[in-house]
Amino acid sequence: MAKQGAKKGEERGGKISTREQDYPQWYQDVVREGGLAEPAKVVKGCMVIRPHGYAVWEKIQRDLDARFKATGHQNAYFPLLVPQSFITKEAEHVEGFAPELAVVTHAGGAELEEPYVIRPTSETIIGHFFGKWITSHRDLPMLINQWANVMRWELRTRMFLRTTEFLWQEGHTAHANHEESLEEVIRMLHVYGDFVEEVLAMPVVRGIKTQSEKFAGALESYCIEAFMQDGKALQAGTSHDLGQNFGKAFDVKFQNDAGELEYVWQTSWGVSTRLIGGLIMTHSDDDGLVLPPRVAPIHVVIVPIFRRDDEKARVLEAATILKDALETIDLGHERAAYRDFVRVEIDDRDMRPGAKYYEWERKGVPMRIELGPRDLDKGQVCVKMRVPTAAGEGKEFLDEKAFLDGFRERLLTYQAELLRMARERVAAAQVTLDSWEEFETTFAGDNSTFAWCHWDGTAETEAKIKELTKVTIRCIPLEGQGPAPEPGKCILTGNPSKQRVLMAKAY
RNA sequence: CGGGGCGUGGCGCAGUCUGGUAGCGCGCCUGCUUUGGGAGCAGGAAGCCGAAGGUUCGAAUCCUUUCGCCCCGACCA
Repeated sequence: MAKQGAKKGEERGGKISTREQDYPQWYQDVVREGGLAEPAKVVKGCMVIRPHGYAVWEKIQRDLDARFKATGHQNAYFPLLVPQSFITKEAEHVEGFAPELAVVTHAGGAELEEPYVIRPTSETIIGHFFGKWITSHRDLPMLINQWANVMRWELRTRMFLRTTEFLWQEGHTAHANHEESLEEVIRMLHVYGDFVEEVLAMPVVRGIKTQSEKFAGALESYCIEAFMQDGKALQAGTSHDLGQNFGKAFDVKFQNDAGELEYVWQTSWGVSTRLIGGLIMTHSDDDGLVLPPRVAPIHVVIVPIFRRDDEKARVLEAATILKDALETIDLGHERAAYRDFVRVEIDDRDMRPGAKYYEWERKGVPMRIELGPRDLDKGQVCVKMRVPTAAGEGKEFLDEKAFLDGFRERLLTYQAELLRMARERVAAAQVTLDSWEEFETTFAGDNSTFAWCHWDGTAETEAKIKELTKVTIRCIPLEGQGPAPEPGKCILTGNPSKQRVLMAKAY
């Protein structure tokens, strides 16, 4: 099919499909046009995270890292390569990860005596070192976090949501008893839930995975599940109660205060660059990326407007003064462990202003300021927010002083509005279902939404539902995270159920 | 692993059926004019057509082999 290219009057620049037309294509387009990432192509299933995308990850890291430190964790780093034999020590763990391992068999020009696997996660190697480090109850709790890359040879990949290699953090902790380790599991689940809602403005449901959906090797997996605009669910973070499984597999024992040897109780928890995928599918629209201010690498872009060189000099000078004023503003929380200064970009490239507007909109920058001679004469600024909200819509012409005074409030309102609107989307879309007919209609074809349904608690029923409809049980909600528990009948079998669970198709 | 698609200037593609000087759009470079919602004109640079064999006077095009990537399923943060 011959392509005419952009005709006069047609859209220029990268094309973004609408969500209506082709949702997966829209997602890919937003990632590309937002300058976040591109498929590596030369390396199967991997992506290149471009500077704008990596800057978002850095903001995620900065905030999470502060939260981990505030809850007593320390960062450490363990090897990328794990002896193959380690993986096989925990029975369920092997079974879960064996199919997706990349294995290093040769190095230094010779075949290795024992192959190494490239870590798909680090429970095993960290378990090994915990075994060396922990001997007494005085060594506990051991609270470690690692920022790292991991590799899982997935058969089907999508940028950010599932790539062969991805970046994440993995927390690994060891405790003297189950009560304490479970407390840690729940604590970190809430650290994730709070972070995702406060910083990414992404509403989530906190819950427990079913036995068939839990982490390979865990007793229980807790999770946060996010609602994507196509109705699918995204597991945005997990916190695992590992019990003594890895303690036993790696012989991590300590002497308790009665002098007896016991195995430690461990936890692990992680979030990954997948969060960026969730961020995109929570807020972005047909014009491209939308970033909440707390994760936006650039908060404000100033587009100078001028005709002649003398105007240009005058406008750029004023833009620089405005930028300096804005960049003294700290968006951070009162008690935050870091300062979150406003970042402003002056776009003085030799392009038409209109072209710049579209470009920065595709990149999700929360606020644009147009600054021209007319504004300088009147002492005003022209402001436009990326998404119309209670924080402003359309072009607003504001007195510069008033604008500066209200700036911080405006961005924080915008942040809050993005969360509110995302919550409204979930509230409007979610359904409570009581009959299998309704269920089949709701999930017909590619359709999905958050459905609260009764389930008889058996793995057989869960598997049957998945087989029939591709719908999975996303989680059993924690208290207050779903409808109040009340007895009912299983959506499929009609057998007794204690409470409704969250069902949806998932990424 | 099953099904589908695609490898041709930086990007997106046409050309392949029917072999004959490698093309188009965008982007890029230079200049002038422009600049409050995707600029216009003029000039210019840039490609051993994924790789290897073969057929032919002649191959992007035909034949064989091969490599890679993407999309759709099964597996999964």
